[in-house]
Amino acid sequence: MRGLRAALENHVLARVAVARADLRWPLPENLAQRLTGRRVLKLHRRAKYILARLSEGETALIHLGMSGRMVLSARGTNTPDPPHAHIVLETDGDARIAFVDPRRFGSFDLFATADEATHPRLAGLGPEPLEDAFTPEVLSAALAGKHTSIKAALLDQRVVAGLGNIYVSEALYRGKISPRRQAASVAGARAKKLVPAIKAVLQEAIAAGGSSLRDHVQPSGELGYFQHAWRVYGRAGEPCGVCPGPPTCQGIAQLVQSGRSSFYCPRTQR
DNA sequence: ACTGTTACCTGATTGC
DNA sequence: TGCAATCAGGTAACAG
Repeated sequence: MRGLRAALENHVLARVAVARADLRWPLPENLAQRLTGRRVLKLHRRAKYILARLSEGETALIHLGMSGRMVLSARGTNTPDPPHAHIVLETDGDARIAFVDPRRFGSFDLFATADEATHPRLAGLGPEPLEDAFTPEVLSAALAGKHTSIKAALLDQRVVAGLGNIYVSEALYRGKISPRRQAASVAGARAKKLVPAIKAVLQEAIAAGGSSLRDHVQPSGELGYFQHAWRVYGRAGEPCGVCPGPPTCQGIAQLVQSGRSSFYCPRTQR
C-alpha cells in the first residue's frame, strides 16, 4: 500500500484493463468501465486489505491473497506485463500498475464507501495490531474462552487483524509462548509480553519492506528484506540463537497446526 | 456457536 | 534428466 501511494493517490485512472471475470470471487460487473475516469483520493489499509477511496463515493477493496503482487512500471514503456496480470491500471500520472496473482486467491471489489462498516469482508475484523487500542487487555479479552491454540487464534482475523502465518510464528517466538498453548491461557503476564512482540515484529517487517518469498517484491521492484530477519520461520533444525544447543536444546521445531506450519523453540517458548 | 478440515489455484522445490 | 508429489504468504465454505 505504501509503495502504491505515490503512483495512485490524487491521480485519475485513465485506462483500465480487466483480463478475466474472476479472481477468488467474481469481479464486479463492468469493473473496467466503472474504474475508468475515477480519481484515487486516498489509499488505506485494513487488516490485509488495501482500500482505495475513489471519487464519486466508491471504494476499491483489494486483497493480494497468497501470491498476489502489484507491479509498478511507467506507462508507455514497452516492458510487457508479467504473466497473470489480471487487472492493469494506468494513471494520468504515467504510472502503470498491474495486479499480478498466479494463484488467484486475491480479490478486487468495488463498493459504496458509505457501506464500508457493513461490507462482509470488513465487518468482522478484529483490532489493528499497531494501533494503541490493541492492548494486552484487549487481546486477552478476545482470547478468553477460546478452545483452540494460540497459533490458530492469532491467525483468526476476528481476534486481531492482519497477522499471517509467518508473523504469528515470529511473534510467538519473541513473546516466548508456545504455538500449542491454549489461546485462553494467554492472559496476564503472557499477554503483556505477546502484544509488544506482535507490534515489534510488524513494525520491523514494514520497515524492512515486508517478507519476500521467492519472487515476491515491492511495487517498485525492490525485494522485501524481512525474510532475512526471520528468527524461527522456515528454520526447522537450526539453533534458535538464544539456547546453548544440543544436548540442552535441539533447535527450532516445526509442527503443523490447522494445516499450516508453525516454527518455534520448544525450550524457550512455553 | 465453535473448531478443525477442505477447497480454491499455479508454480517452485523436493524426492525418486 | 524427468516426472510426480509436496508445499507455499489466505480465507471462505463446509463438516462435525
